[in-house]
Amino acid sequence: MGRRPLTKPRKDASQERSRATVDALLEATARILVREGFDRASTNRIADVAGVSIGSLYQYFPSKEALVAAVIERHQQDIRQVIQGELEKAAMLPIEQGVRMLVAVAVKSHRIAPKLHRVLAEQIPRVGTLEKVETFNRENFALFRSYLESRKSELRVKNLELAAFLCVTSIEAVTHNAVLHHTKMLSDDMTDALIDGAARMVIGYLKD
Amino acid sequence: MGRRPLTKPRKDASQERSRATVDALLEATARILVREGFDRASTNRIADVAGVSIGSLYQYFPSKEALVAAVIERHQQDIRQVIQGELEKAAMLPIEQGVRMLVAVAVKSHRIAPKLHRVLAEQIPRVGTLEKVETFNRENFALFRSYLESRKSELRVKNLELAAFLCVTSIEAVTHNAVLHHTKMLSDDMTDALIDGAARMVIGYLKD
DNA sequence: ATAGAATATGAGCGATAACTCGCTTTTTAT
DNA sequence: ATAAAAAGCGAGTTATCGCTCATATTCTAT
Repeated sequence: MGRRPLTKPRKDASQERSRATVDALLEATARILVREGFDRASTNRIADVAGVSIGSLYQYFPSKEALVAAVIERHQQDIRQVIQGELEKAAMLPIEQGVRMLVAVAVKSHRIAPKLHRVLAEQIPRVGTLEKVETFNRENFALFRSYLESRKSELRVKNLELAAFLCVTSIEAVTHNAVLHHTKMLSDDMTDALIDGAARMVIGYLKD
Repeated sequence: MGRRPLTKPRKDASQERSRATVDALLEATARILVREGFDRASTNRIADVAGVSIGSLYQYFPSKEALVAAVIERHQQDIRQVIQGELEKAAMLPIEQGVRMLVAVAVKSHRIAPKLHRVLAEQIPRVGTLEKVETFNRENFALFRSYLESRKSELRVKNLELAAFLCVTSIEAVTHNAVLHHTKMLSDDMTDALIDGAARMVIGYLKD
């Protein structure tokens, strides 16, 4: 009886064994996405690499999209964890040091899993899953905006909405491109120069 | 006799009729990409919308990839045409006015075919022939770098490579995001404020 | 007028992908 | 020990997609 939804919904893993299965699936998905790209990441292949049957995959994820979405969620969670702490410290500092710290954190967050980050940013979009990325960006935008609000007296700029847009967009793009497309260019002191440059640019715009 | 390559290579359209076919295919591809996205843009569907048989499609394009690449090429050519003229004018102006002009041109170029531009940027897999987008960015980077070189005496910054990277990446990201993700935000005077802000940010970094 | 070149056609092939379902094995609880 | 619930299995279904090829139609040049 009571066994209506077999592959349809996503069962919550209640036993130890099943939690391991879910984990293996997420891990395998990330690996294949990085090594072969989204198009070659078939569910059959993912199940295979995870050492799990295709049937089991659909016990926990109702669709390929849901599986990829879970991988994204997990990666974003990892990033949040790195950012969180330093963000609170930066919030209490004046613009000069605060912004510099935020740029440094942006670089750091892109270095957690660069290959995966790149695949998620470049190949996943296509459908509703894309919205997760935009939502994440909006979070950062809101955080930075309220930081500017709290430091309003130090600023030259009037339109904080516009200022936040310019700063967040620029910092994100610069760190993203530097880490993911110009890795060679990024020796340690080159990274320092990059952080310094980006920070100067943004600070100059906000203050002088 | 001499009839080896039938669908394999891409015949050059020599007659009027075939040129029209090629054009219809490019047009249909762009339309479907915009309206349905890359994944739903099957070659059969494209041929159908173009009012052409699937066989004809493969007379002129050896693969789906080649077809999409042609659409990208065409769009980039449209952009180049808009940029070209103003770029030469900007090259002769001092940083202050030159950069402002470049930002304005960046916005303008994103408005040629925003929907298509977005699909090309977000959904087209960046592998093989389709990495054309990155090549295009490199062109812009090189152009801006040589512009900085010619105005070196006006600049505070020393590392022109780094400076060019920061400026081009920021301007591109800001204009791209503003036009493609925040269309509502962009009334006419809001656009002016955006251009002014971005220009100030970059100029401030380069000079003061 | 006509031959041959250029262009157009579309049924169908082969490959691959997402996903299902009937069944077996393992775990938990009594 | 045992029954029921949870977890796992994988051959097979269904669907779509990129692409081919044998054939038909139209154009060009003589």
